Amino acid sequence: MPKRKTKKELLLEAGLDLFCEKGFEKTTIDDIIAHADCGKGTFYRYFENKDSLYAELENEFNTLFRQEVNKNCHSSMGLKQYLTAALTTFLRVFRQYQRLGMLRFMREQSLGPDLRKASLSPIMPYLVEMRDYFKNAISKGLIRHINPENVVGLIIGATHFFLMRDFKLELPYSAKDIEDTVDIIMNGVATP
Amino acid sequence: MPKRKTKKELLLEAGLDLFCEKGFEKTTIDDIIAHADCGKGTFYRYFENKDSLYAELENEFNTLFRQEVNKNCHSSMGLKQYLTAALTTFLRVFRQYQRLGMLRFMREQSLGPDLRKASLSPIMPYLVEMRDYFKNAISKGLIRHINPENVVGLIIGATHFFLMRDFKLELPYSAKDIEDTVDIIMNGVATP
Amino acid sequence: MPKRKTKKELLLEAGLDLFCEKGFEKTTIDDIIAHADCGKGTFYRYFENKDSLYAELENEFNTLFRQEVNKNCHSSMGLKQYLTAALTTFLRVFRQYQRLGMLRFMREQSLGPDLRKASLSPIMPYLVEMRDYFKNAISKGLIRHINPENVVGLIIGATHFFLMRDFKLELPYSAKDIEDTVDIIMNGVATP
Amino acid sequence: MPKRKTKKELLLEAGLDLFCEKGFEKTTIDDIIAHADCGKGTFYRYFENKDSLYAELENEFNTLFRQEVNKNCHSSMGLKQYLTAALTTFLRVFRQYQRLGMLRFMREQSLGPDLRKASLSPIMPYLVEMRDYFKNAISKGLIRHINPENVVGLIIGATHFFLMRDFKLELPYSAKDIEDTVDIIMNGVATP
DNA sequence: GATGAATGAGCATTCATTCAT
DNA sequence: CATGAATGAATGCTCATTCAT
Repeated sequence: MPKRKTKKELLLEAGLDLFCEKGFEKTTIDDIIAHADCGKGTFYRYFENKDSLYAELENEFNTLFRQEVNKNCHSSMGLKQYLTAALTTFLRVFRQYQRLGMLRFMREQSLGPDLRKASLSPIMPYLVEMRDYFKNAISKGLIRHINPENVVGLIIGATHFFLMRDFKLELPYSAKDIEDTVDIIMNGVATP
Repeated sequence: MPKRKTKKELLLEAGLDLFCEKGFEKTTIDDIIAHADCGKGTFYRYFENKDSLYAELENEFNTLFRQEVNKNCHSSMGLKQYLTAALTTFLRVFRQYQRLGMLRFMREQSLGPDLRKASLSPIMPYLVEMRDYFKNAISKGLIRHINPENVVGLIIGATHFFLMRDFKLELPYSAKDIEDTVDIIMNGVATP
Repeated sequence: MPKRKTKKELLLEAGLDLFCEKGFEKTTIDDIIAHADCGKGTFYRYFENKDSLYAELENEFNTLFRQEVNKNCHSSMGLKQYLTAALTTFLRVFRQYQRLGMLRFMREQSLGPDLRKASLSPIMPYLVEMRDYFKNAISKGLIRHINPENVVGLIIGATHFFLMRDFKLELPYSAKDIEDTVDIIMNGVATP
Repeated sequence: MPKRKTKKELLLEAGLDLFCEKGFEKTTIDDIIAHADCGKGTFYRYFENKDSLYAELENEFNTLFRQEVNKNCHSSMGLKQYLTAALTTFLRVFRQYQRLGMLRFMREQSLGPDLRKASLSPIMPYLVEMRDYFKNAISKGLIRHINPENVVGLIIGATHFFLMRDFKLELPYSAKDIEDTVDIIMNGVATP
C-alpha cells in the first residue's frame, strides 16, 4: 500500500525538480506550489523560505552520500579495489541521485566564501578518510612517496570529469573508463 | 600615460567584479552602474541586458584562453613536458583571469542542455588537440594503450580539483603539486 | 445594503475614470492603483497589463450597447419611429456610458488596421440590421431608391456630430435636435 | 531642379509618417531621427519636443484646409452646388492630406478639454460660415425652417462616416455616395 | 550647424511574504 | 491544516532631454 505523499514531500519533490530544471534562482515559489499542487500558505507552513527548502534537500543528499561511502569504501581494501570502489561510489551516488548531486554543485557556486566553506564540511570527512587511506598505503609501502592529497585530487577530478562530460555532452562513462582511470592512477601512462 | 577607461570598459569591469562577488543572478543592473559610476541609460547604450554583458566577458575569456594554449602547448613536446605545460597553462589561465574563469564555470551550471553544449564549443578544440596528442603518443609507443580521452579527463579533473580547493578552502596549489600530478599520470602511484 | 465593491471592480472603475480623463497612454498603472486604493500586486493579480484591463472595459461597453439596441430598435417600427429610436438609443448609450463610449472611440485610433477592423466587429451586426431595415423600407415603397448604406451613414454621422459637439464644446444636443435631424433625413431641407 | 530637403523637412516628414503609422504616443524621438537619418541634437535644434513638431504639422494641415475651402465653397452658390462642394472639399482635403487629417483627428482625442477646444478654433470659422450659408438660405426661402446647425451637423457627420468607413473597412466613398447624401439632405428619404 | 554619448526620472512587471478566512 | 487575496519593495528597461565636441 503506497502511502499518500504528504504536502511537505510534494513540495520537496517539486523544489528538486524545478531547481534542477531551471536553476535555483529562476525557480519561484509560485512555480513550486503549482508543481506541488498546493496553496501558497502551505509552503510557508513547512518552510521559512526557498533557501530552507533547499537546505532540506541538501541534507537528504548528504545522508545518502554518507551511507553509500560507508557501505562501499573500507580501509581494509587493497589499493586497486579501493580506488575502484571510491570512484565507482562517487560516480554512482552523484548519478543515482543525479539531480541532487548536480543541484548541490550548482548551488554552491553562487555562495560567498564563508558559506562555500560551510557547504564543504559534510563532504570533508570522506575526503579526509580517503587521504588517510593513501597516507597509510604509503607507510605500508603499497604506493610511492607522493602527497596523498594529490591522489585524492585525481580521483575527485576524474569523478568531476566523467560527470561533466555526461552532463554537458550526454556521453556517459563506462566500466572500461573506470578501469582505465584506476589503471592510470596505479601504473601511469608511460610505457615501462 | 594611463589611458582613460571608457564607460563600456568600466561597466564590463564592474560586471566582472560583481558577478564574481555575488553571483550573476544576485547582481542587479543598479549594482553594476553604481560600481561603474554611470547612469542607467549608459548601461543600455552598450548592452542589451545583463546577459549580453556577460556574453562579452565570456568572449574575452575565451580569447585569452586560446592565446595561452596556443603559446604554451605544442604537439612537438615530449610527454612530461606536454603534461606539465597543459596543466600549468590551464591552471594559470583560470587563476590569472581567475574571476573570469570561475564566472564561466558558475554561469554554465544554470543553463539548459543546449546552451550548455554551446558554451563548451570554444573550449572543445583544445581538448580535441590534447586527445590527439595522446593518440599520437600511443602510436609512437610513448605511452601505453589507454583510451586517450581518459588521460585528458585526468588532466582536466586535476585542474578542477586544484581550482576548487583554492576557491573553496583557499588552499592554492604549488609547483610540487603539479609535479606530483604529472608524475602520477606518467608513472602511477604503485611501487614498482 | 450597498454591496462592497471588489478590488477588481475598483480597478476597472479607476481605469475607466483615468483613461477618460487623461487618455490611455498617459494613464500609468501607478495612477490606477492609487485611484483604486490598492497595491501594485493586486493589479497584476487581475490583469495581465493595461491593455487587458482596457479589453475588459470594452467588453462591458459592447454588452451594454447590444442590450440597448435590442430593446429599442425593431424592424416592425415605422420609419420615423425607427429613425428616432436609433438616433436616440445611439446617443443615449454613448452618453449614458459616455466615458466608455468615448474611450472606445479614442482607443481605436491608435490601433493598426487589423485590430481596427476587429474592434468594429461587435458593432457591425447593428449597422447591418439597420441597413436591412432601410433596404426593406425601400422594397415596401416607404422610402425612395437610395443606397441604404448612405442612410445609415447619416445616422451614424449625426450621432458622431452631436457627441463631438458635446465633448469638445460642451454643447449637449436637445430633443429638438433629434427631431430636426430625423425630419431632415425623412423630408430633406429643401422647401417643397 | 528638385531642391534637396533640409533636415527640418526630413524630420517633419518622418514625424508625419510615424505618427500615422504607430500613433503619436508610440512614436519615439529615436524613431523619428532614425527615419530622418539625422542626429538627436538636430531634432532639438529645430523642435522643442515631440509636441512642437506635431504642432507644426497641424499648422500645415490647417493652412491647406483653409485654402481649399476658400477656393471651393462660396456663399453665392446654389444649395445643391454648395452642399456638394462642401462635402466634396471636406472629403478631398481629409483624404488628399489623409495622414495629416487622421493625425489631427487621432491626436485631439487624447487632449484635455481646454486643449480640445483650442484645437477646434482654426476649423470653427469654416463651420460658422457654413451655418451662415444655411441661415441665409432659410431667410431666402431656399430651405425650410430648420436649425441650421443641424444641417451642418449632417454634413460633418457624413464626412466622418465616409472617412471612417474608408479608414476602418477600406471601403472608399464614390461620387454616387456623395450625390446620394446631398440628395437625402435636400429631399429626404421618404417617398413623396 | 550637426552630432551622439551620457543621463536619470519614470514606468511596467515580478515575486517573496503576510494574514484573514 | 490549508488556502489564496493582498501587498509593495525590488528590478529591468525606456526614452525625452542635455551638452561637450
